[in-house]
Amino acid sequence: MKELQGRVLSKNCPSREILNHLTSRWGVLVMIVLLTGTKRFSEMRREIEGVSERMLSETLKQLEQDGMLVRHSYNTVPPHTDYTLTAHGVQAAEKIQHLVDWLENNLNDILLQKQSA
Amino acid sequence: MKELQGRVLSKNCPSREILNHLTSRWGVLVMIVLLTGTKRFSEMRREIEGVSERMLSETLKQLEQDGMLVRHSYNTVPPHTDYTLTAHGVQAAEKIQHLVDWLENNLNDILLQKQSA
DNA sequence: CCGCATCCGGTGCGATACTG
DNA sequence: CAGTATCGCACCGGATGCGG
Repeated sequence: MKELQGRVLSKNCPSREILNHLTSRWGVLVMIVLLTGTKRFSEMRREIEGVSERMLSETLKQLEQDGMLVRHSYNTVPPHTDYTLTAHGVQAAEKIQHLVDWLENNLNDILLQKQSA
Repeated sequence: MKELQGRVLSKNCPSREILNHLTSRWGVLVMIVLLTGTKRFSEMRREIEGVSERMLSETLKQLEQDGMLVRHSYNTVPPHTDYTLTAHGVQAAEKIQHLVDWLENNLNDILLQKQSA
């Protein structure tokens, strides 16, 4: 039996792909924004500064396929679509939020050390 | 005073760049591999399946500049260079490891739900 | 031989314009 | 409002070179 510890290190393990989606440039930010509650497309686009429509759309699609969030589209005019984390999504997002919290709390320290490097 | 919660959401906050390095495709894997101890370049290249020399080199350089790891080069023939996490690096890597642990523990569940989607 | 710089071809990203 | 289509450019990855 292969050691299980390093599955994401294996090129072909499906965990690699899911991890890449979760930790992608915009995936990370989508997850922590959705951790604060259900959001609409344009709402997220405004909150996540710098994301293009294309990449937000693509990122949401990936995370939906991975079962991290659900898309709910109302048949109204004008259209209304919103996104909500699943149970799995909440758990993953919390882990990501911990990393972000740590980073923001230690940012000054880190930047100071960068300075002196 | 601007709400501090959303700093990584701001386009120009330096935390955004550091977060991108930490959560980059290869940055994540470099961090969790180094969490198991000091490693040589070629050692990491073998452990992280699929990484190119170029990207490993670049990723290590970024993380070094962010103060997450230190590079030690011995003037020997053949050359010998190794990489070790800093105190900050260990803390960040632990947060990343938590996410990876969660993912690997729930992978079957997640894949099953993907199936039925 | 190992660690890395350089060069080059393909992929993926972002800006813009457009549709239901 | 919530996306999709298109296109040009940047960046990634593989191959190669080379200094130590």
